[in-house]
Amino acid sequence: MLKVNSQKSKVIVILGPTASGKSSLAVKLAEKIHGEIVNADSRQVYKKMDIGTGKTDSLGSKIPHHLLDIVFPDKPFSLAQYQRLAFRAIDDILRRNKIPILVGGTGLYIRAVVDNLDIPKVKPNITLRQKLEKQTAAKLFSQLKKLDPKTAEIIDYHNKRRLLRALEVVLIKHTSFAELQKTKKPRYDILQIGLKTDRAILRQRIEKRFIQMIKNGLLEETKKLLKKYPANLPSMSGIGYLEIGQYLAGEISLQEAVNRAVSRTYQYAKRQTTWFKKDERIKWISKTSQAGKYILNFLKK
RNA sequence: GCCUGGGUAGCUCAGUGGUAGAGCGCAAGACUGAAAAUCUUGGCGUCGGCAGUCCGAUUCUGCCCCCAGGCA
Repeated sequence: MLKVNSQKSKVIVILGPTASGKSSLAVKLAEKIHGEIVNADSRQVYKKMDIGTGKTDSLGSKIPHHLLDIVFPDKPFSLAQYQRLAFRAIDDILRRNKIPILVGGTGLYIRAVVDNLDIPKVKPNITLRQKLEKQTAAKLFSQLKKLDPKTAEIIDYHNKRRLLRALEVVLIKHTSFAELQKTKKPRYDILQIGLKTDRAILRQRIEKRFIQMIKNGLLEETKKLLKKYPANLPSMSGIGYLEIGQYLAGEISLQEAVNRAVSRTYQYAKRQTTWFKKDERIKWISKTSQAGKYILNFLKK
C-alpha cells in the first residue's frame, strides 16, 4: 500500500468512453490506495438495471461503491440531484480518511463535481415542460428572446430541450438563465485520468460486451423491467433496453437489435470523447499501468 | 424461354431532357436540474453497360448484363 500524505480533499477521477476499462482500473486503484468508488454514470444510478448498464461487475466488488442503485427507474433523476449526492458521498469518504475515486462516463456529471457547477435552482416543472413541448422550437426561441435575450444569444435555438429549460428558469425565477450559470470555487483537489482507446478497437469491444450482456441475461432483465415500467421512461430508453424492447415487441430481429445497440453505443462513445477532449486538465493514458505515476505525484504533493 | 417490376451516395429509396436528392450510417462539433438524452454542420456519386435520337441524356429509343416476382 502506498504512503498517503493525508491532506484534505483529494479526489481522483477516472473517465473515458464506455468500454474503455474505467471500472477495472478504478477497482485496482482503490485496492492499492485505500479508495472508495463514486459512480459518475447517469444510468448506473437506477435500481434493477444491472446488466444493460454494465453495473454488474461493480456490484460484486469488495471495494465500496457509492451512488449505484439509488433511484427506481420510474423516478426522475437529474444533474443537480446527482451533484448533491456526489458531494455527500465524497465528503463522507474523505471524513473516513479514504480517497474518493469518481468513475464514469457522464461528462456533465463529472464536470458538476470537478468544477462545482452552480446549477440554477429551479426544479424541473413537468407541467410547464409538457405545455411548452407542444410548441415549435422557433416559437419557443422567440419567446425566450423576449424574456431572456441574453440567453437567446448563446442558446442552441433548434434544441427544444435547451429552450425548454431556459424558459423554465426565466418563467419561474424571472432571472436570466445564462446569468445564473456559474461555477463556484472548486471543493476538492482533483486529478482527472482519462482512458484513451483507439476507436476501431473500442467498436470491437462494444460489440463483444453487448453480446456478453445478452448472454448474461439482458433479455430477461429487460422483460422484467417492461412488466413494471413503461418503455418511454428516460431510464428505459437507455442503450440496450430500448433496442431489446423493440425486439421483444416483435418489431425487429435480435440481430437488428444488436446492430442498433452497438452502433448507438459507438456513437455515444464518440460524444463522450468530444466532451472530454476540451478539458485540458485530463491526463490521458492508453494503458492502465500508466496511471501510477500521475497518482503518486498527486497524492504526494 | 416469355411477361412484369427494378438496377441512382456505404445501406434503403425519391427524382429530373440541361450531369441529382432524402433518411440511416459515417465524420466533425455543441452541451449547467431529461445528458446512454437532445441538438448543429458535412453528399461529384462512371444515376447497370454499350450504341442511337437530340444543341444536350441519369432522364427518350434499341440491344446487352444483373436482381425480384409471375407464366411456361
